[in-house]
Amino acid sequence: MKKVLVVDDEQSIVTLLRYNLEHAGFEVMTAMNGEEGKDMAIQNSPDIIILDLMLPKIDGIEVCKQLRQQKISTPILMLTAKDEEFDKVLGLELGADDYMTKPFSPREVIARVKAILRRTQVHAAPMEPETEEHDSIKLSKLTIYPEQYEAFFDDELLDLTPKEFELLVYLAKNKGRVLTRDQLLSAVWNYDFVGDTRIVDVHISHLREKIEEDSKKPVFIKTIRGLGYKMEEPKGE
Amino acid sequence: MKKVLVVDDEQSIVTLLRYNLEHAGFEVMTAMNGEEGKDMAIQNSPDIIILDLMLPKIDGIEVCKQLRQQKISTPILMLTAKDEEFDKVLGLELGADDYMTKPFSPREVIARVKAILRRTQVHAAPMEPETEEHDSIKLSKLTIYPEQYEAFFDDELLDLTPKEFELLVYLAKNKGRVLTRDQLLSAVWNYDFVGDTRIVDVHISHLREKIEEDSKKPVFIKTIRGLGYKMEEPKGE
DNA sequence: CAATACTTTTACATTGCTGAAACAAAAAAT
DNA sequence: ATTTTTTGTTTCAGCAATGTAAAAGTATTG
Repeated sequence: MKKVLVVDDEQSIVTLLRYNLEHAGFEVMTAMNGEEGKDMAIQNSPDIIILDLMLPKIDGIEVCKQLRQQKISTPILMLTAKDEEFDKVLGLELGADDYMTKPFSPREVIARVKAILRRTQVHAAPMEPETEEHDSIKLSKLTIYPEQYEAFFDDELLDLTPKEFELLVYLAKNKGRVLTRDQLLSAVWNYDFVGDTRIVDVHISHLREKIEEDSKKPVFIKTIRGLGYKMEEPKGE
Repeated sequence: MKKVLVVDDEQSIVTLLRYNLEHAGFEVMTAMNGEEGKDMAIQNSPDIIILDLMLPKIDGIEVCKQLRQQKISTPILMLTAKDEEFDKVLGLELGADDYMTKPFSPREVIARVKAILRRTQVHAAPMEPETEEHDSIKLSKLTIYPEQYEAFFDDELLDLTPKEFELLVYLAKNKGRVLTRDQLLSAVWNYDFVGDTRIVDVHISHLREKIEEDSKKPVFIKTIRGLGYKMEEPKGE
């Protein structure tokens, strides 16, 4: 199991990332300041580090620099606040492998972490930029290609908005499982979203309009009254 | 798999080159000073060496000289910071196979490395002097010859600027995949570019003007809202 | 060293997505 | 049957993302 070190001073972020990373099958350890983070990076040799730029004691830039000076090449995913003008050159000089601006959605973080691990760890079988793995999710007539941001119904390309697509992918990846509005919100929306959970309903409605033959009698996205929604493989008629 | 040795004292350059070369399917090893570089060149027998001119301990010129003295003919791609330095290289006739001034774009390096390998390695299956491999990329009416810097639409030569062409090639080589503005920037632009990612939009706009029949309804370069752009083979008419 | 071509910035127009609110409909509870 | 709760759906304002023209800044070329 891959080990992830999360270094951030905001408790909420740490909790959020821990929860989501663990669910994605990672082993998670955390540090709340730069010094601690650096030490853990050295001692526990994680497979990847998620590092906030602004940190107490030593900031993210310093941590990154110091690790690289010590020839520790653990991949680093940098977190930066939206307004912190983070230029890429600086990032590259530090040796960070990728960066990401807050606020982000958990799905996004997992995707980046996986991407970084994929490209840094696979020395034995490097891939050409051209040949990406086209993993798809199929549910009877519905086919989703998460990587390409495309979904088809009956071989016809669906015109989905980003949010609809994200929602669909998350539902599909958890097919057969009931997901509450809260779960969907915290997986698909940015973590700083404040608003009614009913927004989920609206997007579900839009999605059904586009993927269900009869949106009055949905076969893909079922409503579980009192709980939330569930994606299902439609049973043969 | 071809082995590339990168010798440069700037961490950012090493990281950048490692990342891009590995993605292009090369095995990469690195050295941060001249002495180390020379030793690795001798011991690990790489297929090609990317060598910075200015280096601590022994500079690139010396490394080059000493290797050639030892009858090591591994092809060398020299990196120079400025044009004045480059004059020195020329004058000295070190036996470097090609040179390149900083800052460069990742695409450019890969292209040079491949070019050098192509013309130095093919002893077993020699190619006729005149016949360069004309690999082309075809997408319905659009045909691109990356090597020749030419692209045709309907057998008509397109008048593209260098940046437009580079962008087109990169998009085409990754057809079907969504590329973010950041990805496009770091692949096509020089690594020291600092500016708005929206510059990509401008060039996309120009490109569409030239390759799309109706630039309001692009069939080649699709916009993936919230993400970036994607090149596609237009579906059957 | 102009002239020209190209790149980047800027500014503004345009599009279309998101989320809030309101109301309708359905299901459950009373 | 009536009320309450939950879900479905529509509408729309605000806003963020994109398209693009034109100006400004660079590089290239004859």
